[in-house]
Amino acid sequence: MTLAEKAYVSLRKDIVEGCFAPDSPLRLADLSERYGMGFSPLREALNRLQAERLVTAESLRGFRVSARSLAEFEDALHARLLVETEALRLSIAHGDDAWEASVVAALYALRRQAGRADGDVDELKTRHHAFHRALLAACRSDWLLDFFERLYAATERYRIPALTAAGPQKRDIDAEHGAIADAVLARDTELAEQLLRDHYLRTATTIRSGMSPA
Amino acid sequence: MTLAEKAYVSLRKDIVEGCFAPDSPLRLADLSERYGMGFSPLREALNRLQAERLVTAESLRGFRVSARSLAEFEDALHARLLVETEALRLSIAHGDDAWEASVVAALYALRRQAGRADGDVDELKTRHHAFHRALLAACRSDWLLDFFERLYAATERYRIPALTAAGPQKRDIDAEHGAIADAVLARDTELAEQLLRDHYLRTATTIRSGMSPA
DNA sequence: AATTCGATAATTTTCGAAAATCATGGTTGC
DNA sequence: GCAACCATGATTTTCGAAAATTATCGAATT
Repeated sequence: MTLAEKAYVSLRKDIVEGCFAPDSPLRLADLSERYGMGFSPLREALNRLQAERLVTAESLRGFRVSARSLAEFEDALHARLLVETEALRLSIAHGDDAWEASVVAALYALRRQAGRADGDVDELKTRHHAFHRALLAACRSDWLLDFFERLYAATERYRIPALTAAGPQKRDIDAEHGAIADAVLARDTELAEQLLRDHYLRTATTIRSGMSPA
Repeated sequence: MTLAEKAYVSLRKDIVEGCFAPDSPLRLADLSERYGMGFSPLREALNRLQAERLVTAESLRGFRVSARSLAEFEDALHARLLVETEALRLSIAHGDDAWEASVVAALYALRRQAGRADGDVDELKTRHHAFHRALLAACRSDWLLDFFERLYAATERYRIPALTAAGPQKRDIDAEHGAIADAVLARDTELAEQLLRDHYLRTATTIRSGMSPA
């Protein structure tokens, strides 16, 4: 793996996880020290992230972490529902036994991690992502999967602060995931789509309540 | 505008227009001579294009123009229908007088150019793109507009060879554009969506017939 | 004849410095 | 007092060369 790729992975992770404040400038000298590399690989990574809308660039004024706003979150959520319901529909239509098995496995792994008291939050997030990706993986559309990844990263930036703030978590998220998996395995397209939609809308409500309507 | 931005614009245009053969390697020495700049701005542009799926990269083996295949075209077309019908619906719902005017203007400009005998094909393509963007511009979703631009570029790579091959062009594309604009201005969402869908499906048929099913 | 090996060439990747541009703070003139 | 202006420092952008890796070609070997 080249330095530029490492820079891309590290920067992306740190931005999505909120290590840099939204809208804060990403100065090359700082990044160079933080990640222990020269300017070239960092600039390449920043250009890729710019194309993914995680960072913004202004000519001769460098890069910044993309700003967050309630409007952008609502937009990303709406796009996500559009893309993921379609991808889920296709996945249910095309998925074979191996796909079903991978969904079961991803759900199992997610529950296993969620059940641990000594929660490694990082691993939990990875498995949550993996479960949602497994649901769509059989859709046979590289474009829809690409959009899913983009939107997942974009919304993750909003979800994480809401999770750590973790108010009165009345929801049984585990049950929601289970119900989606059941509907998927039963090939009940309509139900699965409805459950997925509700799942996201509930998450959205949680996040909205924790955000100032900037 | 910085050199890296110029490199991005030039490279993107040349790739979309097919100046480089699909799957051909993009060697830095060649690009450096072609565009008259050093490696740094070129690599930055290539990284952005990689994030847009117009070029692929392999570690230590450089960049290539993305390969084309019938499967990828079908995928992009399907994603396009999903994204654009939704964006069109939203645009009709939210668009104001200024938006209507911009649609009329874009259609007028497109027809004006299409009517010229001394066709500047480049300008025609620009206006065609502008018309389709104008239809969606009022959707108030940056994400959907972003996806539209991505998918437009991806499918343009297939459309252009089909156009220059220009077999028996039985379609009256001008009439199709006019009908879409009429439906949009009449705020007839269902009809507009149907016409847009038909428009793309017809284009797809033309392209399919001109492509070997690789 | 086919294959492995090694040397050479070609190419990508990375760095460090130079060039270009932007931001800051103090100074001058009104 | 205050705005315009210029020097200075900070930052981005670009280049050219060095480092690292891959591809190529021919000779030696089986």
